[in-house]
Amino acid sequence: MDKQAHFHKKVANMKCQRVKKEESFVSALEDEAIEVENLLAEPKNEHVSVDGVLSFGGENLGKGLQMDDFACGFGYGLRTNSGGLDSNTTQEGEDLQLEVLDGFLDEVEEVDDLEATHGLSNACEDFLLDIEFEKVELISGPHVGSYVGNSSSESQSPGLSGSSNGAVGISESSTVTIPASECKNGAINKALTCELHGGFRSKCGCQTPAEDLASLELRKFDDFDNDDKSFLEASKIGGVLREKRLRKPTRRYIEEVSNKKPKCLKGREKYLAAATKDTSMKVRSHSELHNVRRRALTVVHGEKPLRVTSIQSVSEVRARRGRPKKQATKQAPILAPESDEEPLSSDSEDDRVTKKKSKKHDRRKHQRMWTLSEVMKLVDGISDHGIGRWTDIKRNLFSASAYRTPIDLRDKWRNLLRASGAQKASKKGVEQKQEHALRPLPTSLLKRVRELAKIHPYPRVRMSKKSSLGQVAPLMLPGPSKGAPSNLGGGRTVRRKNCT
DNA sequence: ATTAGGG
DNA sequence: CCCTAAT
Repeated sequence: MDKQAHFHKKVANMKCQRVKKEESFVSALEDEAIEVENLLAEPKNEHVSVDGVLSFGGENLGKGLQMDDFACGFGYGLRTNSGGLDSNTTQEGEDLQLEVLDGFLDEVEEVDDLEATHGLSNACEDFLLDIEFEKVELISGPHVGSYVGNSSSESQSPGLSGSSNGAVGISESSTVTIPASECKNGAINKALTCELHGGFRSKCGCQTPAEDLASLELRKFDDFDNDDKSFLEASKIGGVLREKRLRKPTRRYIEEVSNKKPKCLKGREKYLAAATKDTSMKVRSHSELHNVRRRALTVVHGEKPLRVTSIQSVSEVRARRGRPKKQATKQAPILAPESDEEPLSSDSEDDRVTKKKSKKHDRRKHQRMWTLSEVMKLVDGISDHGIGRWTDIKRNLFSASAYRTPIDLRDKWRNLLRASGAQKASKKGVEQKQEHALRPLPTSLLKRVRELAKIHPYPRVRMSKKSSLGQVAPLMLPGPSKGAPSNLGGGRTVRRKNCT
């Protein structure tokens, strides 16, 4: 039990810190999003701790799950707060802690971060789910509600207990309160929290998304035995994690972070991105998890109109990825962009998920699969506008889609050419791999691509391929002759622009 | 601001 | 996809 006391203390410290941070956080927001990095890094810690607490606190497994969702959302909020000040970590006053707690709760409500929180929650859902799942299993095995019961739910927060039970229906404020109180009361919970925090704390400095694992591990340990051993383990993990974290910052990432204008939004976005990444690694498989996630989303929605905004932003972020699109960014209907294409429209989220699932390793930042319709459109556009006019094509055909920058179009075209075997493939008898290509392109499409390819060779290697259909002009040299004779063997008429 | 080319 | 150089 000595340990418990110790943990308790730690918890208290944490709480104080948290509260304080919140205040500062607000100011920070006003000033600028400078803290973003911190936020990113910290949030998880908070989140984790909360999660753990919740799970423990939850008497019923089912409840635990629900709570998790909430925890996630609220956790983010906390984290956001924490971002503000890292410096003043320790405070001895437990009393203080209590007061702070209360104040904290109130503040939480006020905090405008709620929106952000929700958005974040959405992003991290997967992660939470995963954690949750494991946790549940663990809990079910050994002892579940024993300590939970003792962990006084009432504590200082008023009406929290009730809300806590009704996980789903709770408002964010209540949610926050609950975890806090429980955490404080429950010795075990506390211990866990402390451990987590301690571990994470050290790495707080840098922002890293790899904490999911850590959190999981930690929780596991906690469940099994809340002894020194667990503590040690936790610490260890924390250390490991920290190392991981350090190497994180990518150029783009930094860029985003450093971006000036939308503080909250920006942070949100970034956070989201990070969360997404993590998620990809995790992979949520169980239907249960899915359900939970769904529910969480729903809740968010119902809770406040504001949520919608956050969600939107999320979608937007995903859609437009890092790149700033002129029109899209401006005011384009965030959801609209995707809907432009039939296949895409059906599943905005789904699409994203699929993508993630398919490639666990975050290859590039993010990439969107090209749908058939998109490709067709692209080909049409090329036919209509000519090869070089990527921006025009983009405007005419892909204006609706926020992603797909002109260069993307060009790249895609390049890829298409390669795939169609127009380039140099024809030279050899080898048909290349278009056949067994991952995404079978419809023959018709391929044909068109080929045609176009003949017409205007993208890469400067135009000489080699004319052989197959090269009719009139062996080489399309720049000059007066070039304008008219675009129609090659294919009946299709393609009008190309003369480049002066 | 766009485009081409390479990674 | 992302980045850089050239226009």
